[in-house]
Formats: sequence, structure tokens, C-alpha cells
Amino acid sequence: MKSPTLVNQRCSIARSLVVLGEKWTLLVVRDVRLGHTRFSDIRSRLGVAPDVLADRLGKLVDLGVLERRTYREGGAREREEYVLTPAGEDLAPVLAGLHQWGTRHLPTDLSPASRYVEAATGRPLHVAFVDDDGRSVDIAAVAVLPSEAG
Amino acid sequence: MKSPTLVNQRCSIARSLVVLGEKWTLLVVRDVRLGHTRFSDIRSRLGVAPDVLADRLGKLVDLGVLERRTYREGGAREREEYVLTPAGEDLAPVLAGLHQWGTRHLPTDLSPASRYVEAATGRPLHVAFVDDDGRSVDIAAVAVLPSEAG
DNA sequence: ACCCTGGCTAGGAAAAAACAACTGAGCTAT
DNA sequence: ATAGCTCAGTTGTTTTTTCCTAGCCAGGGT
Repeated sequence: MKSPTLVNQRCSIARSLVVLGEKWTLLVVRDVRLGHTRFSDIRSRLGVAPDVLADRLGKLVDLGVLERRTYREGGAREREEYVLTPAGEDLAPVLAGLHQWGTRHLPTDLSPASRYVEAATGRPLHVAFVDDDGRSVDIAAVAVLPSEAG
Repeated sequence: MKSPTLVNQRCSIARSLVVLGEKWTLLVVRDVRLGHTRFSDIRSRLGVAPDVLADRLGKLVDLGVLERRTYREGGAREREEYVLTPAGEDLAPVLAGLHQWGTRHLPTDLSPASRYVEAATGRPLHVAFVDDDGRSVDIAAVAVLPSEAG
């Protein structure tokens, strides 16, 4: 937990990070987004301890980011899987933002693991600020305004 | 540290989170972005332990997100302050993405602490996927393609 | 010379994560 | 039927990280 004092802070970045900022959490969301929906699949991909993974999945379900679903494939027994809710899908810009930043500023010898494209056309996409007309705005032109005390 | 095994992973989200994913780190960047550039200022705002803050600031400087700068105001002695580098400015979409997600999905009784606007016009901005022509694309139309093994 | 303030460092306690072993349910092969 | 296998965790212990309090040091000011 980030700190009890942050839970009900006015800053929504702080509120988001209370859960999303815990170790492994965003990587779990990334894996589910890539279609790795089962406990042992995520566990073996990340190398995370099972108790920690159980904790994170539980918190993500409580938070409404993931939904736990039982499924049965072939004649096998029931299994659990975790799928993104709409709130989980809404994390895509955050993940893509981290992806974009890491690609630019943390170079590596390895080739990139994935890239974001428009599904219909395959055209590359990136994350940016846009105005209400859907036109992108340069980062240098962005300001953060503190609101009045409420 | 997230885990030594993640440091050189192909996934740039994982690489970004090795440093940015540590507790307090993104909140420190947020504060610096808001103009809180001095050690004790950040410390008192966040309530973070001084050894942890010194560690995070040092890592952010090593990473090239912050730059440490000495300044002198009035007749006072030299002080240190931390300012964003261009790489730090590039984190704006990540922070704004967390802000946007928290505002939407973690409602609170408190009024929002801040909002993102276009500096010149004051028009509200949000974070979204855009194509190379600078036009926003709906989240539902975004796909993540795994690259070929490299 | 002594005090104050800002930017840390040091030491021990508490919390979190890692590691490892085990449970339990249900299918499957002997 | 029972013994084994896989998945999805739980339980218990060790190690790492963070938290909390205290204090250090440098450079002015008084």
C-alpha cells in the first residue's frame, strides 16, 4: 500500500498510484491485456511470488479493473481467468505512455517487444495530449492548472 | 528495485517501471512538475522519509529525468533544487494518463486538485492515442502487436 | 561563537516481498 | 479405486524494503 494518507487525496494521480503503483500491478494488467489471463501463465511470465500475485489480482478485481471469470475448455475442469473490464481497458493510455517513454528514454539492445497500432489499418499509434476536437497538442503547450480549494 | 530480471527486458513498460514503478517516484516527478523543486518542500508535501526521498531523487537524476541544480536566492547560501529534463517532461502523458484514469474510475468527494489545459487558450486537454496525422483514435480501435522474436 | 535552516545520513522497527512447501479440487490414466 | 497431474491458490519462514526518529554538516546570520 502506498500509504494510508494518500488514499483519499485530492490528487487523482496519487489515488491511482495507491493501487496501480504497487509492485507488479501494472505488469499484471499489461499481461492480461496481451491475453495472458490465467494465474499460472502470468506467474511464470513475470516470475512473481504466488502470494503477491494473488494479492494483486484480488485488489485489481476489487478495484474493478479485472473481472474474475470461470471457464471450461474442452472436457477439462473449471478454471479461473481474469479479463479486463472497461475500467481496465481505460488503462491502455497509461501503459502505452510507459511503453513510449521507455522506448525513447531507456534504450536497449533488444528489439521492441510490442507496438501499438490501429487495429483496422495497422498504422502506428502513439499517446499524446488532444483537445476536445481530437487534435493532438504538443507537450510544450500543455499546462497544469491547480484548481481552487474546494 | 522492481527485480533485477526486469532491468533488461524487451518490454519497455517493464523497463520503465523498474525505476518509475518504485514507491513515491512518480509522485516526486509530479511535484517537481508542479514547481516544488526543493528537497524539504517535496518531503513535507508527500510525507516521505528523507532517506527514501534522497534515494528516489538520486535515481531520477541518474536516469536523466531530473537535473540537480544549485541556486542562490537573496543573500542566502547555495541550495539544491531539482528540475525536469526533457526526458522528465516526456513523462507528462504518463502522469496525465494516471490523472485521467483516477478522475474517471476512482471518484472522491473532494474536488479535483488540478487539470490539464492548453497553455495558450485554456482549453481542456486529455490523453489519447493519436495517429501520425495527429488525429485521435478511439481506445477500442487500438491493438497491441507483439513483434517477431529478435 | 552560537544558532538556524536545508539537505541529507544513520540506526533500529515495521511492513512488504521473496522463497518454499503444501492444500485441494477435478480430470485422467492404470 | 487410486495414484498422478495441473491449476489456483494458501501457509509459514526468510530477506528486502520502507518507515520513523534522531542527528550531522555546511553556510550564513546575529
